[in-house]
Amino acid sequence: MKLATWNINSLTVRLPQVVDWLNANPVDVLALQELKMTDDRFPFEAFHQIGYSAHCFGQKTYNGVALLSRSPATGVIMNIPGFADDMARVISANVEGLRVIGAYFPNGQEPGSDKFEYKMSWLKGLRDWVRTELVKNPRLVLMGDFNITFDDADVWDPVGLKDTIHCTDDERYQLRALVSLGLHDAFRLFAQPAKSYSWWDYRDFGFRRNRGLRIDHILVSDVLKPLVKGCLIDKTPRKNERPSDHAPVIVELLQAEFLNLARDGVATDA
DNA sequence: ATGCCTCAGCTCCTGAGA
Repeated sequence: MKLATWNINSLTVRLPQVVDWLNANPVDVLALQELKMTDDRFPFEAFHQIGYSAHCFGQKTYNGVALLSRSPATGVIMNIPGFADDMARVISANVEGLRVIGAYFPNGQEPGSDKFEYKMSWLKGLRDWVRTELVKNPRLVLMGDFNITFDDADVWDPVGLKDTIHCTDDERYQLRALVSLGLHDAFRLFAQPAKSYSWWDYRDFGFRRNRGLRIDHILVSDVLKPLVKGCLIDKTPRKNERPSDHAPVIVELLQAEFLNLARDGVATDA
């Protein structure tokens, strides 16, 4: 089975591209970020027509996340339980025996700013919640726009961008702490092309020059790690007319072995 | 050069993104 995440920077603008992409890449689950629309405008019908059911958690102007899936999703939860937040950033659900969390992490704007402090507290809130989720649901996938690079390999200009937003020690510490709960960066489980990024600035021909950052991630839990067959960034839609500034990331899990694992009770429901 | 794109909206500029 395949799961993917994509920050589409306005679903109003990008709906045709998302539909086209799903037709070409019929993944089982797609997490979307930055819908920038309220729930009453969410295009359920357009997704239903191509075989997807959807749950959305929208918001006016900014943020907004959704989970699309070929099979029905249950146990849908919005945002981080236990962390009060005005912004629509997280949606999670049970799909195909997995607990799937789609998240739009705060940008943080600039180290030292109020938004950076919010990002830090949000990351702590997420980590506290994911810790308990992993106990209840060992088969867990956390994916989305993390707005954090793991290390210099994720940065087109590590020297020039040192200590700037997405690249600070504080953010990377939080990301490592999250991973330390028992998660794995699916992308780095495999050899990857050098200078692989998931976001490129709209300005200064960022994509054409491959001046980007890898800030969109798919984390899989310990139990799922042996089942990860591949992970890639699909740059194709970044070449569209009026593209999102982010590219989708796709992970493939070995489903047959997954089913055996579940049947043998190695990974059981809490 | 506190800009360069792009998007939403209290829309012909501003705030925010990353």
